[in-house]
Amino acid sequence: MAPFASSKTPTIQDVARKAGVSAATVSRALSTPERVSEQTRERVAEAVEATGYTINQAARSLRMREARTILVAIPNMNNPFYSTIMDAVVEEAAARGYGVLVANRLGNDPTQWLRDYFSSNRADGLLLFDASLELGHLPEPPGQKGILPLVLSCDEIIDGGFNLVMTDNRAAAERATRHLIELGHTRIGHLQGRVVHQFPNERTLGFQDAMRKAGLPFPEDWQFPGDHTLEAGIRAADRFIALENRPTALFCANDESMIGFLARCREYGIECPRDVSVVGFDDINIASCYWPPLTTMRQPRYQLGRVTTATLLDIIDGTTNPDSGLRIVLPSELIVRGSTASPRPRSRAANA
Amino acid sequence: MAPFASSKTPTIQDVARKAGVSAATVSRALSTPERVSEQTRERVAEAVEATGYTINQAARSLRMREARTILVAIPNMNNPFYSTIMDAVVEEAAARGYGVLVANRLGNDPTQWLRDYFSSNRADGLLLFDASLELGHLPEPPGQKGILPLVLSCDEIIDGGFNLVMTDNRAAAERATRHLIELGHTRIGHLQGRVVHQFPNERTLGFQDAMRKAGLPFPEDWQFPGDHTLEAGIRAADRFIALENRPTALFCANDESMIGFLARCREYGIECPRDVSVVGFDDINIASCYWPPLTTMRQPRYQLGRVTTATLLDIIDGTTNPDSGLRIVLPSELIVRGSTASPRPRSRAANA
DNA sequence: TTGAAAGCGCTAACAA
DNA sequence: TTGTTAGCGCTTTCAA
Repeated sequence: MAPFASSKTPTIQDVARKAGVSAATVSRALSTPERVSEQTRERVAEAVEATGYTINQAARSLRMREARTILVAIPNMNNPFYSTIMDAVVEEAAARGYGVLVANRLGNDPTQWLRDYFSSNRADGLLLFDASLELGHLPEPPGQKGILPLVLSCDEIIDGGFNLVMTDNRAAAERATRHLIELGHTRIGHLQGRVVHQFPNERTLGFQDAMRKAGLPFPEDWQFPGDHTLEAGIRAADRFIALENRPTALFCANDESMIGFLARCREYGIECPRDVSVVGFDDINIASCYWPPLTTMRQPRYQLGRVTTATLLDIIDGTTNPDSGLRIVLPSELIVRGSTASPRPRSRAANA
Repeated sequence: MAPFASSKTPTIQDVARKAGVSAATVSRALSTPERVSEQTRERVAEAVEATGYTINQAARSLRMREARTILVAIPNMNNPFYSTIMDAVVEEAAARGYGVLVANRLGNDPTQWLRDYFSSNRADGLLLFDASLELGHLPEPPGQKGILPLVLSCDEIIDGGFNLVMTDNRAAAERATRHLIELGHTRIGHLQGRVVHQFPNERTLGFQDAMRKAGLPFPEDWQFPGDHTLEAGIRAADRFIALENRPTALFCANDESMIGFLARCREYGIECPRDVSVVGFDDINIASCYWPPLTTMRQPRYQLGRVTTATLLDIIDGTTNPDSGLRIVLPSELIVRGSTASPRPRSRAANA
């Protein structure tokens, strides 16, 4: 049996003929079975089975003006953080009968490819995991009828009424930093995430919250610019090492850059947590298998993928009506492992 | 300007009216401009611009019986190895005007969702990165007209005439193992990848090739079953540690399980490369930032993604005619870092 | 509860 | 070179 012989895909007409009913009835039997007699329903079911019929989505999309497909834009799936999310998105969408189309952005003007997807009826909604897109180019925020269903997920607060699903980045970053403070650190640096739109990153703000509350300074040269990559961590380590007066602890915007930082430090004989305590963000898979095992804020990645998708599909279905921008916040969790410890006595008094 | 107002998406008719030509002419102007007069072409271009027209893919798909979309099945994108490939796939497909639909498999019977995608006209071809699918359920191998365009990429040799793009797993595994032998190791274990279809994995075969050529034994209790996960590495380490007579070196089927192995060993005070040399496979991002930095076979991941995609699209286009199964093999490269060294003198004579 | 008929937006065969 | 026409496979009024 060759189930995919595209030579002669059975149509709804074929089923109708076989069942001795009209095409309309077959259509009804399949989509609204309660509006068809028991008997007919069975005959149709048999005919479907016999012919091996499956619906032609293109025809259905054309007729119903919906693609049953969502578009997902992810900055780079190279990052293990996003690949888990993607997994969850596909699973949730599939469970609700939607396909998932993956976009990579060509150029920075999203309108170009967004149009290609949406006005071309290829997708019914957009899941945007990339805050670095020029949001100014995005369509008006939802709420008014006839506008693109859209859910944003990122670590920035975006104004403008967009629907947002995010983790509690700011509070979580504060929690992570407080962990270092509670261990007795007073000289704490920060490896930043990518800064977009000139706004300070939420995680950076959380770091600053904690430092301010504790009355600790966070001088400029202890702030290391970054972009979530290994390389950013390595660069930060180079700067860190060159410092005359080094912090005893560091809060990193994510695990991957943290790993770059630690690797480079070790090359210079700076050991973690002996010489520097580091706390990261994400709890990527290998966090517990690194040396030292990474203390980090665990992000509910899988849940993030599911919730963003569910939210988007609810909007598409009309179940949720996003009159104003939705804002859903998922909690993170501090996972204490081996990369943090109290500072060594040699450092200046650790006064709370 | 609200570029996505779905209320009134302009159709080809709108453009035709605006340009003062027929719909057919607009269609031609867009798809075969050379068959239209210079003047008309310009008028159409203007009208397209003015109306903001983009093609309705659903209508086009219905008419042309092609979706301009490919389906990608990936075991789990959770694995950093696959996420890079996915990136490449999306990029290559987009460059050729194709969308990428992501499949997750529900159950192990691919026919179910394959039908849902293909006979429903949602995708024109399939990229399969998952050898663990029951290939017996797959459609007949391509070659005959009217059969599903399909390209497989995995680390198994599949018989049956499927089109295959793979890396030189067997030779690469042999190379990796030989590296250990050249360092003077004679007692070498192997952490296996997932075994499917009862066939020994290509990488396992390569390992055995090298051992046989060197006249070295590879006893059963030095073969650790695995499935590419961190956990598999951890389990292997537990068994390794319990061994009375341990190997001095290990060849791992991939980096991630290698990391699990190393992490667990360290907990028991077994240091790499002092007590055990380990070589991995893939060269994932953080390989150089682990401690010790991982010696590993680098896989041309990005290229793998591009080539598989290009091959599939060529088949769909009819550029390539896969009369018999294509077989494209990409070369891997040994990256020597810190996780391998010569065995310590205490071990029994290291005779080449 | 069912069928007939129209039409979603596009392209391709055929005519002009 | 361009226009007319038909029809891809489906859903959905409207009538029976």
